[in-house]
Amino acid sequence: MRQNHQPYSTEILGQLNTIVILETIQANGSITRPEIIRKTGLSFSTVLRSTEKLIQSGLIVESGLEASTGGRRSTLLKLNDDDKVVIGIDMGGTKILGGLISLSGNILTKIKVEVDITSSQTSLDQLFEIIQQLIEESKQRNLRPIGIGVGVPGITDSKGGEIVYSPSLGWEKIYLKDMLDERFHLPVVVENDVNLMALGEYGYGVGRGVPNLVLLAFGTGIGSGIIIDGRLYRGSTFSAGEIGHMVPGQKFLSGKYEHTHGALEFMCSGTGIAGIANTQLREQNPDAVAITAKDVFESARKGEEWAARIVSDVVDYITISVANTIVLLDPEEIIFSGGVFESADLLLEPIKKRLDGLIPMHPEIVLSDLGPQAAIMGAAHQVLIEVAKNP
Amino acid sequence: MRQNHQPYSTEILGQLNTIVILETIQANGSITRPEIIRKTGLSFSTVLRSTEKLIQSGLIVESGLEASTGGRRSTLLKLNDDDKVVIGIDMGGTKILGGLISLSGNILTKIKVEVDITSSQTSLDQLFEIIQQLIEESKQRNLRPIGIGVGVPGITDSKGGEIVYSPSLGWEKIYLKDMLDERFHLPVVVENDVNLMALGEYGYGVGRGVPNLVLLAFGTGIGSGIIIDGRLYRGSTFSAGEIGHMVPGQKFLSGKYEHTHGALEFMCSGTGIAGIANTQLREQNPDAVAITAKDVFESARKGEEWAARIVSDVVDYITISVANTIVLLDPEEIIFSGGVFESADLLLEPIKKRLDGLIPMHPEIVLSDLGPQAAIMGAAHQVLIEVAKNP
DNA sequence: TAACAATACTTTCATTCTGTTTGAAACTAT
DNA sequence: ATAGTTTCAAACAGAATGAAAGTATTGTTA
Repeated sequence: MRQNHQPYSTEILGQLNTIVILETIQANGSITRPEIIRKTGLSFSTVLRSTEKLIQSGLIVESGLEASTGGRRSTLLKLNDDDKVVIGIDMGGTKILGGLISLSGNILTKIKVEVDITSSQTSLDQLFEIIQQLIEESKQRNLRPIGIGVGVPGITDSKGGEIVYSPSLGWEKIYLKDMLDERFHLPVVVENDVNLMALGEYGYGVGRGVPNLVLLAFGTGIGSGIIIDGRLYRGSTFSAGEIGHMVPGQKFLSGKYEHTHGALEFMCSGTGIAGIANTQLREQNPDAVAITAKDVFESARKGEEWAARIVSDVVDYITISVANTIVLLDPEEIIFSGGVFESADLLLEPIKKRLDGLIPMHPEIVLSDLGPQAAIMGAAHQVLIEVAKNP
Repeated sequence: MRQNHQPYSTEILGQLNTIVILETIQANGSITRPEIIRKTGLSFSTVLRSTEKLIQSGLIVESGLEASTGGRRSTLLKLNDDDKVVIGIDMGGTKILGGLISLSGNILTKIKVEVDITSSQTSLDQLFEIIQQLIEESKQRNLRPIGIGVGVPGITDSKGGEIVYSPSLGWEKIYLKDMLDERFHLPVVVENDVNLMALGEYGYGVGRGVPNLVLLAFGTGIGSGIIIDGRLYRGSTFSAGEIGHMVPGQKFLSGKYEHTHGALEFMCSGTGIAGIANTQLREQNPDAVAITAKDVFESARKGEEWAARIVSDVVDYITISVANTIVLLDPEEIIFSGGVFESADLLLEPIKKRLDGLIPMHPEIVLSDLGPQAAIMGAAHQVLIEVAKNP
């Protein structure tokens, strides 16, 4: 028999309520204690004590007084934007994006480098190097990093801080949290990159304060991040939301996608779209120059028939994947993200139109707010939460 | 701004741990306190106090002593099967199934009647009548009902106890919990029927103690029940798991399924399968007698080509829906259920075969244990949990 | 301008959890 | 018979919540 639930103690009780309060402050930007009471249902004592702790640990600050509502004026609380930052890293398949992010979600510095995937060690060294740079940068600016958050494409055991398997980085069984802990002596969060994107939108973006949302990322690869009740849903083997492997029709059943990136990814990812286009073009002209997904969309905009057909198929398959996601999870909001949605002008409205009348649920369907920065901002959010647990 | 989370108090802290303990007892049938400690990670005093309360309220009983492991023999604890029962009702589209279920999941009495859907009042009256009968039956047997659980096909707000919309019963905005509370003065649980089936398998069936599972029900209609971390996942509008509306391919995009039962349901439900078969048969012979899904499977078993084709399609579409479910939710276990799976001999292995190599996750895929009784047993489970919260 | 009402904050206290410690009881092995 | 192990029971401290009473600040009104 497996263990079903975690045991609950007064300690984690306090942590949970602290998070509730912190997220309320984050979602509202600036808020008074009485308002927190009304929104959370907690008692004044609890709110007072919790905010006191958060102030003491420097995560939030008092910021002036609210106008009176008939009596004594209440003090406004907001996230500390003066001297605390999070170090957020997005390990992409091709690029590493690092940044210093203030607690309220402002990116203060960015560093971007090409990944060197010669070996797992080279990319790890790059990661360490970037973190070191960001720490120094924060020192120069008189900022104190409260923690490090790293997003990795692949399967991550965020509890154990292990990268289980990341094919694009060539990482396998890398105990990244331990490594970073030891080296930098800061709280560390390790998480799947798309999961972090979802958290970023939840904390600072278009999903701010929406407790049930799904972010669908169509980029070089395809993935999704699922937030249920304000927490990441990771599944039983940390593989939830791997929608690249969705099967969007009968004809995909004969394919063996287990060890590739999946049927949907084959049709709708950036690489997939380019691949389909190039195959078609080469059929007509064996010496055709290879094009990218972006080129396909550009041609479609110019009204070229072959490209419009491909885009129409892409719209179809994305619609199928969104519909299936909505039907299964019934989220409040769907967020589209990733490089493919840089061509949202050709995608969003057609998708919405195809969904119209197709399924009975009608969640908000929106575009990502944070774009390529979503992951490092998600890192900021998650580190903030993690630090708030033990201030 | 919406409220994100519930506030946590010591009271619900106790409730949560009590549930953890109760489910551990339920999942193991018969277990000692030290064993509970090992499985849950809770302290001895917590387990002791909690079990004391559960014993006092009569939900569990001590049942003899375990063999010694070197010292004092420990007492075995199990669910009270002697004098406590749950009244479980499954309001089907055509039949009502009611039963007295002992806390350990034995069905002591069953009542089955055809639903009278003349009006919403007639079926409600039938429900009241059956509950009344079961209460009297329990009196005769010297049993005490601890609560009433009702499963309804449709959208139910289980927190408010409201039937939001049940087309097959013609119910809309029925505050069933309040009605039953007032009439019978017992704790009441109102829940979607497929959700209850999932809970039944989780508590007493093939999913016993598996905290992350999905039950897929292919019957007259199609639905699914999602259990995450041992709790039902209901979605933001109580519509999670409505997989009848899954879109299993490009050709379904032109259909307007919003106000019907959905694209997948059109292909794979009992009614859907029969409909497809009858349409085909009538094309060949306009006077063909209408057949049922069961007939189709029977013909396929006899090797009739036309039926085998239909069944193969059904296998395809079920495979697609399962694959998409797995990919999105990454559960530990998938449970197939419903009338269509009475022909599991033609379905299960082919489905598994088609899944082989298709996706990278490999959850257990099994058949329902409890069959048509799953829902009322789920009712028993949920009522048990609900009562344990406030013994 | 002073009294009053309303609201926000502070402090104190009782309650309800958890987990630890200590000791008694029950059992096995030597 | 003795020693050691394990379970069970009770007492206690720690942490968190929420309620209540008191203080501070602000706006209103006579």
